[in-house]
Amino acid sequence: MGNSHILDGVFDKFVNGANLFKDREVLRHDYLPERLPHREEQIQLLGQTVAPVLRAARCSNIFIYGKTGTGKTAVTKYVLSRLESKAKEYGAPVKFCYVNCRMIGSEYRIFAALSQNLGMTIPFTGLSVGEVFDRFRTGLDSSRTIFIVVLDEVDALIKDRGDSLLYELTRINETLHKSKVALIGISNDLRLKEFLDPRVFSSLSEEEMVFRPYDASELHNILLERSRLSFHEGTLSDSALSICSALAAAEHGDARRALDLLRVAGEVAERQGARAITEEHVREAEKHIEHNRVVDALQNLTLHSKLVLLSVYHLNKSSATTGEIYDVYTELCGELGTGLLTQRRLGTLVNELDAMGLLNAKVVSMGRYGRTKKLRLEVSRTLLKEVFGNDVRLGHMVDYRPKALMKGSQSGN
DNA sequence: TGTCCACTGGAACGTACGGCTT
DNA sequence: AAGCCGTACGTTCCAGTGGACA
Repeated sequence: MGNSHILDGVFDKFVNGANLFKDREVLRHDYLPERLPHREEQIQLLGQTVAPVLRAARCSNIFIYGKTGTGKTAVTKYVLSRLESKAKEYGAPVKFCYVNCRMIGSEYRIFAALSQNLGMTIPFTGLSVGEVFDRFRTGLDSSRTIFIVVLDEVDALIKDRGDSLLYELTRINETLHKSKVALIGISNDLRLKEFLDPRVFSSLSEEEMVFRPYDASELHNILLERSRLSFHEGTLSDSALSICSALAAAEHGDARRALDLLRVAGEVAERQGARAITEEHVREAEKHIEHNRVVDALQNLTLHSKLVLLSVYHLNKSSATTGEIYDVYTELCGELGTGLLTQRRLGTLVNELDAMGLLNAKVVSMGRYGRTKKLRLEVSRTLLKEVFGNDVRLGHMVDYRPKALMKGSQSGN
């Protein structure tokens, strides 16, 4: 209670201070704008491909490629939602369902999501995949619709589950009498073809579309358009806008990144009570985003993944080998009283950490002396110390000196 | 030239869990 | 209640391997 005056300041500043944002929502990546600059071609092409649906004919399956933030999802949603309302106008029985495979994650849940979109209820778990698929099919058939299924980030699905779901879906029309299914697959990975059964691939990509990355000037236009909706007039300097687009263009033309940068820059500026967003705010935003990403990743690791990182931290060499890490890790587990995982398991954890960019792992051969992975921290030692130091379980392990490090610093044994 | 180290990473399998159907 | 089911997380087993050294 007695502290409320501290907060008063914060709140007052927020209410009375510089208010740069008109509408923050516009900068979120799930916001679907009225216009999608530089994607007119793709919109038209997708529209044409999908249009037969309005005359109750099935449209071709479509495969869409492109890196993150190139507008694949936005264009697809944009076209389909318009198609749906057009269909309503004409009384055509068209429905679409958007599924993000990385978020949904498994075949079971994808079929469940599709079914729910048709108004069925499917339990969380308990049924076999086959059962869910059957329910989906019969439910779909009796609904008498043309069902357009959008599978975003299909690569995530295929890489670790195989392509049986896609196979089922591409063949489902053969068993449907009153309904039809059209598929739109969206992938960030251009090499997806290689993972796919050729039969599935050929039927999935009756039409193909490629989304090129935006260049800096295109990003500039996109940001300009969005910033008019999101910020009050005169609060965004031109140089700030340019640097946002330049930074994002350098990173494979990712519009999502550009929008993030702009939003965070706005927040930074607002917090500082600035009256306009400057280049400096954008640079700060960039650091801020990266910092948050890493801290977030570190905090959410499992105990053993954290211990792996901590082992690398303690070894404190330019490059540590798997064996050395395992020794330190074993000791840390002992000290903590935790059961320890096998070296094999540690290997996969290391690979995951590598994929997250927290660790750098490289397989090297040392000839006579075997073959192993060289590991290096990709996180600053201070940051790691800070984050893990606040961890309830790990706090005191940060300063612990493993005995494994005491004996010969050379390879002597 | 072949040997052989210290692992890597695939595959199959085990266990615990929450939750369904019948 | 019994019997399944999918998922997450781990283990066991093992064939495979790049290259320094003899």
